[in-house]
Amino acid sequence: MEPTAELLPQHFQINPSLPIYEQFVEAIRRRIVCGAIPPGMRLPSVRELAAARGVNPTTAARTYQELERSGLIVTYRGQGTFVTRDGDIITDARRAIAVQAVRDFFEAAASLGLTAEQMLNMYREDSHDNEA
Amino acid sequence: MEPTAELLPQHFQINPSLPIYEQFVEAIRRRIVCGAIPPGMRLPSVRELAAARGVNPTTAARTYQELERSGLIVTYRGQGTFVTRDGDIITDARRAIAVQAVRDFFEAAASLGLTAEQMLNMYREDSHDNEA
Amino acid sequence: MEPTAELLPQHFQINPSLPIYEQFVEAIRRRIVCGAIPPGMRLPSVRELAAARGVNPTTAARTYQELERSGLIVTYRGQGTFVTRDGDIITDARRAIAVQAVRDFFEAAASLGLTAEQMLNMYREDSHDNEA
Amino acid sequence: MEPTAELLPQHFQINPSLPIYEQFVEAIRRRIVCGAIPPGMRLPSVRELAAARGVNPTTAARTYQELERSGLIVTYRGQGTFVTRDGDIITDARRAIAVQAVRDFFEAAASLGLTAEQMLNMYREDSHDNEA
DNA sequence: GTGGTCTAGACCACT
DNA sequence: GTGGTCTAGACCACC
Repeated sequence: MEPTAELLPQHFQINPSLPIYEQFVEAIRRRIVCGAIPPGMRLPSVRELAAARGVNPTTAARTYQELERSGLIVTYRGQGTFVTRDGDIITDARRAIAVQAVRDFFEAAASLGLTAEQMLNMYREDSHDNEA
Repeated sequence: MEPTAELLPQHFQINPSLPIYEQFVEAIRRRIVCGAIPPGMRLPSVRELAAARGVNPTTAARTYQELERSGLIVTYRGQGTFVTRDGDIITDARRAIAVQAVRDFFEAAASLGLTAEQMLNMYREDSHDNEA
Repeated sequence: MEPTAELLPQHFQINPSLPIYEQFVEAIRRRIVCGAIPPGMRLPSVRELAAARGVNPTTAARTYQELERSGLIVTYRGQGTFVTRDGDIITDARRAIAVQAVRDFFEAAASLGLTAEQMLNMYREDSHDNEA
Repeated sequence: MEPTAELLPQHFQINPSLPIYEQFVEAIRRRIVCGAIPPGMRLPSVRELAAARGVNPTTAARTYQELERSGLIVTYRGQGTFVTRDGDIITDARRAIAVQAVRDFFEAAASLGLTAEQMLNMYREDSHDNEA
């Protein structure tokens, strides 16, 4: 049996007040698109993931279902689940996350009537205050 | 009866897949911290808000309760609800939103292994593609 | 017209989230039982109280009604409202407030499984922390 | 299903003139901070609490929501609600209740122009009278 | 008029 | 099973 990926960072903490499967999907998606889990790598089984993180197996299964829907992972029946080897899918996903993050940032600025520049200044002031 | 604030932007659309009261809270919070609804201004009554947006009065009431808990609005028994006159609370809320937005942005970049600069470039390319 | 009592301490602040008339009743009751407003003293009229504190006259009226029910004040039609001259009523009210306060304190201690002594220690530690 | 805590004292009586959910919150908070319900213990489900006390499930839910906001309990989606395992939160809550009780007591004494000692004497006299 | 609370019952997402 | 939300409609206290 081939080695499987370290799916989630070891320090990964579940926030019980949000859907667990969503937190898993989001974290794994980012691990894939940033290259931490390379194309073709085998993922742990649903049962392994569930046991490793102490969650219900159905929660782990749903995590993989969502990732499979987006095409980032592929399941070969009887063999296991693997990161897609289709580079375009990964690139597109990376771009989508980046674009959405920028869009959210600009939207927040606009709703406050601030420029991105002013937002960053507030952030720096705040960080500075908390250090001091 | 004193005039009341135009609470939400006219184009405001309810997203049925998220809690209504949370969407209201978030939108009103931003209207207050950006100054669109000034300190001391009276807000429409619970029943007015409910009627204007076609939701149940208890949903509107919950919206105001949440905002009151954060201190941005104050309820005067039997008279109505008003934006706080405490400028510090408003300033703090504005700062908190801005700081969180910047933090989210940086965190997204880090999780993708990108710099903020690279994120912005992806955004610009994407916008350019969609225009073309 | 005889002078009227300074009904409430000048620094008295209305908490809008509690019934105003209750806050007035409680504050005036204590002013009477501690002797700050002596027996027989004339109280300001309902309208004066309402104007002085910026509240609805019906709120001021209800304040007096409640105090009259307890016997601490008496209204002579056409002449005004006065603190009772019946010393027993005042003494009883003072005792009732004191007894209730002690009872509340002991009850709080019991519900925490603490002795009064331990409660006071926590209080002193806390005050000390906040000074330091 | 794991056992759940005996949430409220058996003799607990609802006072119909105060909000039910507030009475529940206050009583449960004290059960937690005095250790009667230990950290990590599962609480009865919203529906169980509602049935046991004859109130609407939404009233029970509101009780838990309030306690969760203060951090004393934590909700695990789909699994139930549990007392926090964060000892600091519990300790802080206990201290806050104790400090507030002492403060209320001193404030009552001050408003009557009495010392704490005199208050206690009045209480003892009163108890003695009622026994006799 | 105002907001606050409670009930009843439905629907939903998550585990 | 769990809690979360929404609706509908009632009642109440306060101003």
